[in-house]
Amino acid sequence: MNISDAAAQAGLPPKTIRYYEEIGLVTPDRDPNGYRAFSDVDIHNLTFLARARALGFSIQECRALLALYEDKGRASAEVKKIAKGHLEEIERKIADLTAMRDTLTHLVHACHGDDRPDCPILESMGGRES
Amino acid sequence: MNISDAAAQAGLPPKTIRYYEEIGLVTPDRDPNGYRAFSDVDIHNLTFLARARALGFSIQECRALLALYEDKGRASAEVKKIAKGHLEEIERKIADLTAMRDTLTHLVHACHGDDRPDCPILESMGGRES
DNA sequence: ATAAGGCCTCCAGTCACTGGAAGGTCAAGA
DNA sequence: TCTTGACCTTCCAGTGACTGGAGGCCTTAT
Repeated sequence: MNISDAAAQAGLPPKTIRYYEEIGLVTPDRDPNGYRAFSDVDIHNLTFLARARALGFSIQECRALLALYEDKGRASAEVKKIAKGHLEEIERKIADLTAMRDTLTHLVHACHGDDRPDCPILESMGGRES
Repeated sequence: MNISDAAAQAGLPPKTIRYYEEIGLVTPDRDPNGYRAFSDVDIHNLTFLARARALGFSIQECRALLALYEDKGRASAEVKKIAKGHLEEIERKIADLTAMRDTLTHLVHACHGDDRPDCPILESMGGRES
């Protein structure tokens, strides 16, 4: 299977797949003409990667998960540990963003938003204190 | 004021301040010895930038906000528009992360996490369907 | 035979810094 | 006065995870 079909199957851009090969996440064979030839296993792994990335796992985490995925004797505790670590990070990000959102929502409501120059948003960012 | 004092005042690393100068967000004077000399206005602007960045505004947005901040005849509607745009982006990110969190929380709970190899987390990422 | 489209590699750019090397400057202590 | 150490400077390179584009080969259809 050529790269654009593999891309359609896995739901990833061809460029991304080439990049994944470059960093060693997939190792497709090559046809005599130099074209990448993706096997079913390659497609499966690419699909796995697409889903893991969609869940926000980093490339390094994906590398570890993929190795576990291919290791049929793995301990599920390993996987759970990675997932839990990632989950904590996601929750930190949600907390950060939620704090930003609350502050900004407050400021946006406080700003009348007309053609006058006085603006609580700018004041809060430039004022003497936070 | 030298760069490390400016950094302490604004709450930014010196490296970041040099970068901000490089991209034209601040333009401190120079002492005869070549050291950057930060005025009160510079410090004020750096503090403004630190706060805006802490609220997640991009550098481009900060550039616009800073210009409005210095424009005493600005219309607050302009500021509000930028803030609202950013707020929408934050809410999109929160929604994405929340979806990830829900999926992952579910998977983490479903995985027994011992030394056996079967694992719903990997299965969900590698299975035939999502 | 030719034209369109797919494939290849390699290089550069993104965003917002961050680290490090090599070297100039300054203030305090011996 | 000399030295030491902490500053400061510039410049270059790297981060993560791609993405865009140039230049060129290969395949397929007309």
